[in-house]
Amino acid sequence: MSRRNKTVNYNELNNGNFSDVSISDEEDGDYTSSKKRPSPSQSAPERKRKPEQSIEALKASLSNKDFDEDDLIQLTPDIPQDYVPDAVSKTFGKSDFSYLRLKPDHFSRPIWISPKDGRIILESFSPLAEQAQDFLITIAEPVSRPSHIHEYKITPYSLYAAVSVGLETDDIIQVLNRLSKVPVAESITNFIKGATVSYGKVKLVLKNNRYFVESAQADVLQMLLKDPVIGPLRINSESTVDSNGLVKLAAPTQGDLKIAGSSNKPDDNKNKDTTEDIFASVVGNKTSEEDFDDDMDTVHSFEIANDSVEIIKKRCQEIEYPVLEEYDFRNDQRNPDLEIDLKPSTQIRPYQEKSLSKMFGNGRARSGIIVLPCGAGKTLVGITAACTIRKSVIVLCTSSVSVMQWRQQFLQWSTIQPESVAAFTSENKEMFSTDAGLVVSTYSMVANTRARSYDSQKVMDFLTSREWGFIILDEVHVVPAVMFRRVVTTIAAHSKLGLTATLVREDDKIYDLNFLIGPKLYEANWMDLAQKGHIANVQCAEVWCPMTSEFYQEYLRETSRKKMLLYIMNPTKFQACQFLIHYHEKRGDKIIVFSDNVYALQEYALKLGKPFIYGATSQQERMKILQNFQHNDQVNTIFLSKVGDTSIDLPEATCLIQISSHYGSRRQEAQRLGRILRAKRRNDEGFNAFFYSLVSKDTQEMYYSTKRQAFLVDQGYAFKVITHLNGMEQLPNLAYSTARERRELLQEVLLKNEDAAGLEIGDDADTTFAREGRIKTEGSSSVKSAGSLAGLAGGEDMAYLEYGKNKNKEIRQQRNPLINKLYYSKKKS
DNA sequence: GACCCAGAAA
DNA sequence: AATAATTCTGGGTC
Repeated sequence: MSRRNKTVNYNELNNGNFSDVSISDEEDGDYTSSKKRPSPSQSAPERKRKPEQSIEALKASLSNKDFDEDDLIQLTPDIPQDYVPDAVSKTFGKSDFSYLRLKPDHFSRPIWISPKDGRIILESFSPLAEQAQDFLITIAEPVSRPSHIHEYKITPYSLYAAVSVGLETDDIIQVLNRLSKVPVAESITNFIKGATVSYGKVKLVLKNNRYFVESAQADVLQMLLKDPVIGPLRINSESTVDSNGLVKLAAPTQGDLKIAGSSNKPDDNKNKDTTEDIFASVVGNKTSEEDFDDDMDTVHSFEIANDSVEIIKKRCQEIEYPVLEEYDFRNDQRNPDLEIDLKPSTQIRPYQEKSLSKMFGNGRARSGIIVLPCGAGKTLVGITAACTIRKSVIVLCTSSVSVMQWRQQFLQWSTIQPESVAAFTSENKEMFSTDAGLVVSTYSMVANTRARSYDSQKVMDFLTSREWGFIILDEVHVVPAVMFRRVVTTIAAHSKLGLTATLVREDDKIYDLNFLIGPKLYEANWMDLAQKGHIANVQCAEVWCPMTSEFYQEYLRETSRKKMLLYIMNPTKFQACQFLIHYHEKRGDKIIVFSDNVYALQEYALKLGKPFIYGATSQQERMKILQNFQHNDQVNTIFLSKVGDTSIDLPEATCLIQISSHYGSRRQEAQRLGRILRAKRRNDEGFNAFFYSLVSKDTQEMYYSTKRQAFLVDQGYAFKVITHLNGMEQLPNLAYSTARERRELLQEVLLKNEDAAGLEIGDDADTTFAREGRIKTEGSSSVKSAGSLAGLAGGEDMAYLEYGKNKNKEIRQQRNPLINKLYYSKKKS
């Protein structure tokens, strides 16, 4: 596309009449001609804008809350061709779609759609933004949601999710057209049609203890019946059959189903904004059922035998008509009811209710995934769903700690009887004796393929022998797909709910979840929740710590593994950490310091005299430290290794400092931030939680750090860069403030690198000498000999042993790879 | 039966 | 390119 066409828009925009135009339902018929590209004669001379000015102006206008509407309208469509904005990741790239003519009332329509790849840009400052967002989140994947402009992308998965919560192809296209500033391109409508023609059309429903293949469209079922695999599996029921051999029934509605704990009745929408009505029919609000009535009031179905379920599911997947699993739990008489309800005192929040209304939208339980930030009450969503279904339920989580937490939360929020609750872990093999009940277990316990202990086998038989109404899969993003497949196939559950905070992984295995568990039913926007006070406001900052010259010198010459240690142990970073701890302790904050690197964790914590927890810390020790952190005024800072990334629940923490982390893992970053989102004090006036990432300047850390932040930036968090901490140098007892201390630290770090050096043979000693030589030339008076170096290496090990419980294991784990590495690198050179 | 330790999985 | 931590099991000792 040529650049000059842009000016056409520019002119039209300036000449347009912007006053008082409301959204009309005009369809794109009027615009078909506009798909033609404007003739060249309309172009070049008018072009006045300099690209660099546009970029700056655009950026400025994006960061400024008081929009001048005219500016906005001029700027937004006129993104220079070579400009790839950072704020909205890779918006349209170099594609220029300015030939799409704007609708006359475009300014009151909040979205743009790229004809090329289905990307959608939402102006989040539009009055219709909230409704549009509700809709977009249902049909598209959120890509990036900073404050003013949100980006979404339509994908086959997102459309699958959309149809499975009840949207129809035409609804999607129609509403997109209503919201869009430009007519929705044919490529997009075709894409939507293509993707939705088969997805979500077929449902597998358990009703009155019989399985039915169900669809709103009789022709789809006819097609399935002609399939050589599926056709013969139909069984004839005594129900009235129509001329097509199908059973015709009224479509399910939410009807009188009340989601436990919700404040308003299903048919009560009087407190809803009237503007919402515009979209109610497509957003899946509870009021929407009447609107669907025209074509949705009947469904067709045929019955299949219980034992053909697996075959049908597999076959439907193969022919690209994946079945949606719905559980008609209210009409399930075979499985005993579970006596469970939310306690009267338990109230659920609006967004929790919203996510559940997606799940129970038609009075049945849909299987799928709900995405909520950590601390936003995922557990309560799961419990409420269980209280709505009221059948036997099984909860799977990642660690035995969360098993206990889930069990405890169930007892706390619901009326379930303790004797109906069982935990199943390696040290706790319980079964309930009531007709229906709750089992909480871990993935590794259920998915274990290796030999089982006797008790474990007995419980597994118990789990596999009965039918479960509901299975909750906690932290779905952490476990690989193969494990889920195993879980899903071994346990017969009628509906599945996946819960997660971050539906991202650095590998691509996340996509399998869509078909294994179900579509994404709901995803909350972190910023929205923060604004409404459900999770804490967080100030994020990246602190750049310059490397001291000695450390940087070593950094430049070392191999990558040692580089890492050097930039973590950078004295400036340590000082920054010390300063921040001091500063926030004085403010009355409770601080968690994260370090992935165990060595650094210990060094930092010991030097600062703070308690720390890592893998080898015993269970009692952990409890003691966590107790102190929560209740003891004297203990305001703790150091955590990766153990703290998930499932350690510390509502007291208000400040988080990260000194080392795992490469570019966005998930870890988000998870860690999640540790302070549930801060108890979040509702205090003007309360902020703090999240610091300490980064050694000019090292690899900078690169990883940016990658890690991507998820949070996409969620709308702004990272401030701090290059200098005011008053740090004046801090009393500042560590490593003398050159001598820094040299000693460097020495120690280098020593640690080679702490296996004592066992090393031959040429390694040379490098040791060489290093000492360097230190010596800088005038150190306390240089140690090669002999004492080796001795120290041993001594280092001894010191180490005091902290680790499994000393042998630790030494072995540390040494073997290291020795090998050293050995091989020596060989090469 | 209470511990500890090693090994495998992912 | 690949750390650390987790889980479970089974085998050992006292």
